[in-house]
Amino acid sequence: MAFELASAREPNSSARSGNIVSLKAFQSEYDFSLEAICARMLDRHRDTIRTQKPHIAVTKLARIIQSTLMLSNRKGFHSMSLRELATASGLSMGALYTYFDSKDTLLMMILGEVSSAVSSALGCPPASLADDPVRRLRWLLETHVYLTETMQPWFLFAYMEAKAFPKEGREKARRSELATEALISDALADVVQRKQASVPNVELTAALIKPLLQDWYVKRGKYRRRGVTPEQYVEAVTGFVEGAISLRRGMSR
Amino acid sequence: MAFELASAREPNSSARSGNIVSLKAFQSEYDFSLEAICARMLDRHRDTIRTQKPHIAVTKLARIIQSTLMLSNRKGFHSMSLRELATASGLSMGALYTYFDSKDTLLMMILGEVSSAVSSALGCPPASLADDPVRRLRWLLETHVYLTETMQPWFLFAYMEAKAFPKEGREKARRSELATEALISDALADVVQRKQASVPNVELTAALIKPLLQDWYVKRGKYRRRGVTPEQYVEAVTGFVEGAISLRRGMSR
DNA sequence: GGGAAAAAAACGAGCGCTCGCTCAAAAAAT
DNA sequence: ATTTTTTGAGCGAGCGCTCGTTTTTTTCCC
Repeated sequence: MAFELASAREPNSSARSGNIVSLKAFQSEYDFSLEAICARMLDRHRDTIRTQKPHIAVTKLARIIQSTLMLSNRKGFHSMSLRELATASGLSMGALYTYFDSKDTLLMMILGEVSSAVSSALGCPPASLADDPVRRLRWLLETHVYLTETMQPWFLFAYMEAKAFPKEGREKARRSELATEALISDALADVVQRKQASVPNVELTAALIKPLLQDWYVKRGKYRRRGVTPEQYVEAVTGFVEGAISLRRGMSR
Repeated sequence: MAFELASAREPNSSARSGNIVSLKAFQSEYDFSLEAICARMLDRHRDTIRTQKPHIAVTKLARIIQSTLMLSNRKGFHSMSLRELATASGLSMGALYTYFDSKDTLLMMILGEVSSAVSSALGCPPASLADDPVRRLRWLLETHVYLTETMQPWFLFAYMEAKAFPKEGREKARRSELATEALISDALADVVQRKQASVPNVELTAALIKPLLQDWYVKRGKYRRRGVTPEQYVEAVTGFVEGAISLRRGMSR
């Protein structure tokens, strides 16, 4: 435990150098555990969360969020009643309302953490990959899969409930999605410019890569049932994409 | 008009021969217009639909279904109230209930037409493609895109509301999805067996093709905004897939 | 062809219920 | 003793659904 904490504070620099290679390596770079996210959530919403003691607030928040994600992903956020949520999280109706002031706020709080996680994990690719777009593309695919693996219920929630967001939230989701796609198409454009591969249509190809990344968390159950690990999925997607863009296998590997 | 009907009854045999090439060609093979689907719907539910006159029933059904798909795809089936639906479709609450006996039945009626459409359009690939798996794969991709283009709101509905189905419906959706994937992986396996291309992992590759096909109707708005036509999307997906499975471009084209 | 009788279709207020949400009081922590 | 946290019955609104009634269409006899 102490050791793990130490290694989390002094991370290996694998992500910085652009070689993540495994889910574990990714997870030792970033703390996207339920508790850590809920702690950040508390910071961001000190004004609406009426519970004073941080350690109590974080604990209860974690139970609320976990139950919300479970119930929503099973039958939809709108179909989940707050009475169900109270039962599942072991709190009373009233207690729930010390953590959010409306059901919509709860939804937006979760969305906020998802989009913040995307920014912090994908926002700044390691500088060492600045002039190696092929490896930068791989890094993007890897990091995306490992991030969404770590926060799978969160991403599934954001994906499924996006259309129910109050307008503000829908736009945030759209912007976040376009930003990810832009990272991909930038890398692709760079690959083309350096003549490391040929891509007939950069924009459209980037658009097609997105659903490959999304499928990992949207259909997570299917892949689990078939015994596909995150690492195998990264391998498959990378191979698929690199084949599709006529990149010679082994090039710059 | 008379000419169009005649040509619909005596279709060109493009789909049968495995060359669909365009959305229009597909649509002249199969009638997946709102009215035609609602007519089939009426046949299938004569016992629950209490309206006697077929032409009245079909007209009203079309308005109900169209409004249901519009409202549901905007904010979710569960969030759509029957009062909203009554207003949008121009019927009264009571009139709605002559066409279905519960909100869940309405959902299942729509799902039924979607899964029936999949069977009839993808169920039996043209016999002429039996021993040409590369062209069969292309036919599958094309036909899937053109089918889902023609019935986009239906497919989006089925995709988004799948988890809300009463168990029976959820399994139907799952079976239908797996069947499509099986068609793809059969073609892929055949391609490999005939050594026309190399695919590292047939199952996983087939699984990755599925989200490419789904993206067309799930994110239809994005592609419309960018001016991507169904034909261009077919072209892009075909190229992407054939590149990924190391098929030489131009082979058997 | 026209008008009364019968059949079909549409109507919408109202039912029982559950929803999101509140707040006075109890319980727990300090 | 005082503050913090939790409780859960209760509120009005809105839900899916029903059914007595009205409106529209069809039938049929003269």
